[in-house]
Amino acid sequence: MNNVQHEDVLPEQCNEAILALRDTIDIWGGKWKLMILLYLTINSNNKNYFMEIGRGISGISGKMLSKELKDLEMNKLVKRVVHDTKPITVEYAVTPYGMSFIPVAKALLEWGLSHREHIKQY
Amino acid sequence: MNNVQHEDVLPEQCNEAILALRDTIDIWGGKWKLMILLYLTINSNNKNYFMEIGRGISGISGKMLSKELKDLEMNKLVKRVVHDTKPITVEYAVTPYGMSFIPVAKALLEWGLSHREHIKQY
DNA sequence: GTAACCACTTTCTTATTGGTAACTATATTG
DNA sequence: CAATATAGTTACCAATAAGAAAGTGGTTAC
Repeated sequence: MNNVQHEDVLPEQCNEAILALRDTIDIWGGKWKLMILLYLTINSNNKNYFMEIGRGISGISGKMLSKELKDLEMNKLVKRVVHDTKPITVEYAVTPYGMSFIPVAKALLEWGLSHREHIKQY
Repeated sequence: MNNVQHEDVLPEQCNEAILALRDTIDIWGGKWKLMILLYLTINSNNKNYFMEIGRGISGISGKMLSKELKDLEMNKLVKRVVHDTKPITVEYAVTPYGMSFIPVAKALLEWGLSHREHIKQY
């Protein structure tokens, strides 16, 4: 099979669904964005400074943290607040809009947890 | 900042959460798996043959469809049934276990839909 | 004045993903 | 016997994602 001709077999509703799914993937996809949301959410009682987040998320590089935070900020999911301290510190926090994704992230996480249980029993 | 030393700032529960999230991403990540789940779910009244799925999902190549279906089958999320017809046909269907992800996929989809509404109003 | 800390950015390189097109194998149709 | 259909596989290539390392610019501590 080479690239298949698409002849709108599916209802309009389905194309919309596909686009919506892709949007979500575009916004939250990649290796680190969900981890950052998780970290920021769990540590929301503390101030989340750039270096702190980097230390908290095992394996992430400065470049990726910077890039992913910028992407999230662009989509208004995270807000960036610069504090005029001695060496400046920059705080990141999940916006109310970003929080609208938390139940979805939780669902993903919980499916992962139950999957781990599932494969333990073969 | 170069690669940060990780000094378990987060509770054990959080590491588990991160692993679970990563599992889910590993299993359902990539460009096509969620689309395939969606397609198979919506069209579950019909028999889903290989070529049909290819025609139904706009833009997917035979190689990717084959690969993604194989991955999903390996994780017992989709089952593959060969029918001994004139030219053989192969039917794919979401397993009950695969169906356990449908509510999660729906949540992703619905967030995407509401996000489309959200950005329409700036 | 040099070392250290914060918050990045830049450059270079590697790894992963995904796409195109051709090919295999079997079977039917005209 | 050539064309078409099903269900893939294989080889090659381009694009993207991600990692490693070094550098920037400002401030402060010793």
